[in-house]
Parts: sequence; C-alpha cells; structure tokens
Amino acid sequence: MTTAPAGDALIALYPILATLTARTRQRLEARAQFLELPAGTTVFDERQACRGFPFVISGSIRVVKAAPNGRELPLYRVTPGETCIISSACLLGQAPYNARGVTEADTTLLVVPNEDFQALLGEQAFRDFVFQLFSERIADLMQLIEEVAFRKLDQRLAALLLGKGQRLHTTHQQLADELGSVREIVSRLLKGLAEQGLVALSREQIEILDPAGLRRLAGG
Amino acid sequence: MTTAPAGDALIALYPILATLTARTRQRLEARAQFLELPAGTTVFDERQACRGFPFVISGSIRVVKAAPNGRELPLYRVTPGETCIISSACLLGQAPYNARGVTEADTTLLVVPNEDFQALLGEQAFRDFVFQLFSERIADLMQLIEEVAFRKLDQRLAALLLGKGQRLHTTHQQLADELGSVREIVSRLLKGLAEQGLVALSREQIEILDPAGLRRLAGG
DNA sequence: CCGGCTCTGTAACCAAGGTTACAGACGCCC
DNA sequence: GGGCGTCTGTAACCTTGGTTACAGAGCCGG
Repeated sequence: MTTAPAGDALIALYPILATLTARTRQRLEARAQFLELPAGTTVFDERQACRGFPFVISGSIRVVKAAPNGRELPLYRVTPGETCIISSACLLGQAPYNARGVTEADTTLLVVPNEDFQALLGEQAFRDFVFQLFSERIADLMQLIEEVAFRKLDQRLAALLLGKGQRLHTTHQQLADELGSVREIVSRLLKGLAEQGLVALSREQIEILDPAGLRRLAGG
Repeated sequence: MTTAPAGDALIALYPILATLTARTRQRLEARAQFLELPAGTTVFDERQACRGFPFVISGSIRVVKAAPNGRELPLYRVTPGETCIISSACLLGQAPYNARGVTEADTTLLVVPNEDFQALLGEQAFRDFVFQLFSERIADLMQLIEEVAFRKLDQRLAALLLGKGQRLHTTHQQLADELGSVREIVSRLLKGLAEQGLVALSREQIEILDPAGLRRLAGG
C-alpha cells in the first residue's frame, strides 16, 4: 500500500509525529492523501479554500505572492520537514489562501484533511512543533517586508548572492524571479557589481570575488 | 492593590482567561507586571530581547518596521482584547524582536513574563486563542506584503481613505505615516483624487465624494 | 556547418516616488 | 492685531526601477 513507505518517510522527516498516540496515527494514515506532483504544479492558489495541511516528503513548494501583472514575489519555500505557515493560518482561521504554492521540483506530499489537522493540534507536541515553525516563518516574513519596503534592489541582490558558495550557477532571470524583479535590471545591477570588482560574470555563472564588500553593500 | 481592578478589566477584554485554572490565574496575577505608559512610549524595539507578553487593557500599540532613514511602515495595531503576533513569535522562538512597538495613546498593559506565557500556552483554550489571532495577523501581513510590493501609492491611499466614514479628520502627514510615505506625495496624490472628483479637501478634513470610484481605484 | 534556442548586454525612454525648497493659509494665544 | 506654529500647495529636480527593443554570444542538435 502506498501510505506505508510514505508513513516511514514522514516520521523520519517529521519526528514529532512519532510522539502521537497510536490512535491518532492510525487515523492519520488512513485518511491522509498521498500526492505525487510534477515540478511546476500549483498546489494551492490565492482565494482558494484550504483543503488540507501538507507535509512535504520530497521536493519543495515555492510560496509566492502574485502581482496582477504576472510578476511574483517569493515568500518562502517549504522543504521536507517544514510546514507551510499559510496553510496553517488558513486552516486555523477558516480563511481562503492568500498566496500561491507551486512545486519547484517533482514533489511528494501527504495532505492531511482539515479535521485531522485540527485533531493533530490536540496533541501538545505537535502543537508546539507548529508554533515553533510559525514563529520562524514570521521572522522570515518580517525580514521580507523590511526588504521590499526599504532596501534597494542592489542591496537585495547582494544579499541574495551571499551564502551560496563562492561560485553560483544560475541565470539572471532566476535571480530576478527570486527578487520579484526583471531580468534587465538584474543584468544592469550585476554589471555594476562587476565594475566594483565584487563579482565576476560569465554565462550562467557568477563568481563572488569580494564577499565582505557584498556584505557591506547588502547591510547598508 | 493595583492588579485587582486590572485583573477584572483583563478578563472582560480577554474572556479566554476566565477559563484558566484557578492556580494559573493566581500565579498570573501575582507575577504579571502592570504598566501605565504615556502616548509615544517605545514598548519594544528591533533586536531587543522579548521580556514578556503584553495584554493591552486600554490604549493601543502601533507596531512598525523602521527604515534606516527614519521612515516607518506600520505593520498592525494591538488594541485591547488583541495580542501581538511578534511578541508571541519572539517568545516562542526565543528570538529578539524584529519590529518596533510604540504606544499610540496613553496605554495600560499587563505584561506576563516569558515563563508564565509558556505556562499559559499549556492551557488549551488560551493556546487556541493565540493561534486564532496568529492566523488573522498572518493574513494581514500577507495583505501588507502585497500592498507594498505591488500596489501603487494612489491605490493604497484610496484604500486607506475608504471605510472610515464619509468625512475623515486627519492631516496629510498622518496619512503619509500610515502608508510609510511622505507628506508631499500624499498631498500630490490627494490633489489628483480631488481633480477626479473622488474627494473634496479642506484643512484637516477629507470628504469622500465617490466611494465607488475610490474602491475601483484601490482594487485595480 | 547551419539554424535555432537560451542567455546576456545595452541603450533609450518612461513612470513612480522621494527630496528640496519655498509660499501661503489657517488657527490660536498673547 | 501681531506673532508663531501647524498644515497645505506646489514646482523643480533626482533616483530607482521597469519597459521596449534590439544585437550578439554561446550552445546544441540535425
């Protein structure tokens, strides 16, 4: 049966589930829905009712705010072992989604129906787990608000380039998507960084020459 | 004693506290700190450790993100009966504050120390209460992200003007503060709205002439 | 080797919003 | 009524970021 291996993987990724009572776990395995989604699938979208709580077993979900004109601002990613704060919030508040979730890679999910999620919250350990992730995500969102409201794009770009190793393989378009901007601007800004000797550019590759300088730029 | 009347008011505003066990309540009353703060007091600030969980008894706290250059973006307000999501998140995640809270009017607070807040979370009803407010605030924050990232200022201004009655008494500066912008721009935009016949302007007063038109502008 | 694809570079132009710098208007208190 | 502080109007200018419109470069498969 499909849920058995999924169940094992689930507990490996979400060890907190091991603390559940046997009854809760059985119910969970019986009722949760196992999904295998190809990359690029829209898992949920704005204004849509929340049908369940997703546990990510493999792959990842990119959660974004979509602008009317088609541009997107990434909010966060949900990777295996994490939870989706927006799904939690929607389930808890009986409210529709206010963002979009798209699989970034082929992704396997275990989706727990609303009522079972509420039941899970009856277990102290699980509740604490969700609370904890809530609080981390809130901090991320605050950070994001700060960035979009106050930081200039070159600062955000500099910050984005940092902490991904000394040599990153990516296109300007991907960076633009990550910043919620457009390719031309990223090219322009990267050229600026290159002229300052902070990075070296080549096709689908950016080499970080001066991490300290980038950090200074990002922080100011 | 000072906490007795405060305790009554507290339960009137946060009825969920009435469901606590007698022991928890006693402990709470004994250890919580009663604060009377004049308008304009900074209750907490960025990077500061979170010392306790505030219950607002009267007045209100304006929670803002501060820009390096001194401008501020309002995130939300905490009014009597509500809770502060950032305080919760910081206590839960053992993280420092990532925003600033300032009293808008003279405000009375009951501040529950960290350990007692954790104890409160041991009570199911209280936990549910906090979860619920968490989820509402998340929705607000998502809305805010959408606005600052995608909406133009005239749209945000139009939205701000709506739903406050047909005649609002406020200064351009106050509106600018609410939008995280500056006075000149608000004046300019208001002039535009007036020219379109959407509002009529006079000193410290804005009359809404065409709510439907404003809504159309705000929504597009 | 050629055709087509993706990725990058770049320039001209534009719109939004912010900054600077005043001037006048209104209200209030002495 | 005169002086002062707050509020508003407004114009000139600047920066940021986005849009449009190409051109060339690297790569790959047929």
